[in-house]
Amino acid sequence: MTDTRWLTDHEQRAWRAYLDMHARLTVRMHRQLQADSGLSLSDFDVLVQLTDRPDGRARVGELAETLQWEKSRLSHHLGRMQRRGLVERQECSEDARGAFIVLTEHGRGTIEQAAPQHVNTVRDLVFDQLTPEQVDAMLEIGEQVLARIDATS
Amino acid sequence: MTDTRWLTDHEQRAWRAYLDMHARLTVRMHRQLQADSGLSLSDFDVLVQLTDRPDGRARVGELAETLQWEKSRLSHHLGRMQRRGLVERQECSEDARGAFIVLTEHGRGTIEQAAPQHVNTVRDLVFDQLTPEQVDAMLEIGEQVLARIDATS
DNA sequence: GAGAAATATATGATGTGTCAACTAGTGGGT
DNA sequence: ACCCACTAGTTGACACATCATATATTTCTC
Repeated sequence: MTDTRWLTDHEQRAWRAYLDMHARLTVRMHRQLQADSGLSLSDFDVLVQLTDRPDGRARVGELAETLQWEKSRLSHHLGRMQRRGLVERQECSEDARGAFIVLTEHGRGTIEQAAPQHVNTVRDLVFDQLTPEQVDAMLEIGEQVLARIDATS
Repeated sequence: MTDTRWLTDHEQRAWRAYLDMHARLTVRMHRQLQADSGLSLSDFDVLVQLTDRPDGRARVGELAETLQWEKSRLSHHLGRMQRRGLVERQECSEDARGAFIVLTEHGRGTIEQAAPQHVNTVRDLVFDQLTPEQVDAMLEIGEQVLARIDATS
């Protein structure tokens, strides 16, 4: 408290560039996705997890785990996605408390159509702008910061 | 559309690390700020802009510009901050449509107390984990991606 | 096998962000 | 002086996130 080490000028610039980049990047990706397929980034993430499963379905808890979402957030979100016909709920015979979330035909069609355009946007805005060394740096920075977050949780 | 260049494995890992880092980082920063001072990250950003002004006040439009926020977002947010006594609205004599947003005493006190702890968190989780080269990389990546976003807006 | 503790998930209240529509005031051209 | 296009900012409806709490079911533990 008494001895705060403030950020250097250079650190501040890096920090602002990063925050700015993220903010504008997500706005762009969100708008593109929304315009092309009516999905939000969150919808997209959920649907990706479901398509990764061979049977196109998963327990709510599993989804929360792999997405690293709070359970209540996921529950609310699945409700909205269900209303829009992207997923369905199935009762779970092994554990009557739980439920399976299943990809509908409409959900599968939507994400299959959305994915290529989304990847193109990410490639255009991010990876086509970076050297291989910068991609390496991105991975390392991410992993190091994540390690610290994990270590202090 | 017909020829999507998917991400390589390495790019995917970098992308996931980045997204993951950002998500968990903001959760942590938000919780810390909230617990220590009752502010949200957004509150913090607004207050920083106001303390940067010598007279502690700014036009709504100026704030929207420097924060890069949508006007309606800012308007809603200022309403909430006003209810909590962090800022006040002053009529603008030069332009009767507009308004000044002024930092209250309470607002100034709150951010002055909050800032050091927030910086400590950022330093601990991010900059203390990175080499100077990685900080450089962070700045460059941010600037390059931002340049592309600007170029395609 | 009857509670008690733990687990899976849902719900309600509240704060926040986005979009589209709105109000009120400004300022230029005629 | 008057009209009209523009600008500053707000509002309302809705999607979304978080927190605390509730509900139903399973699983210990005795």
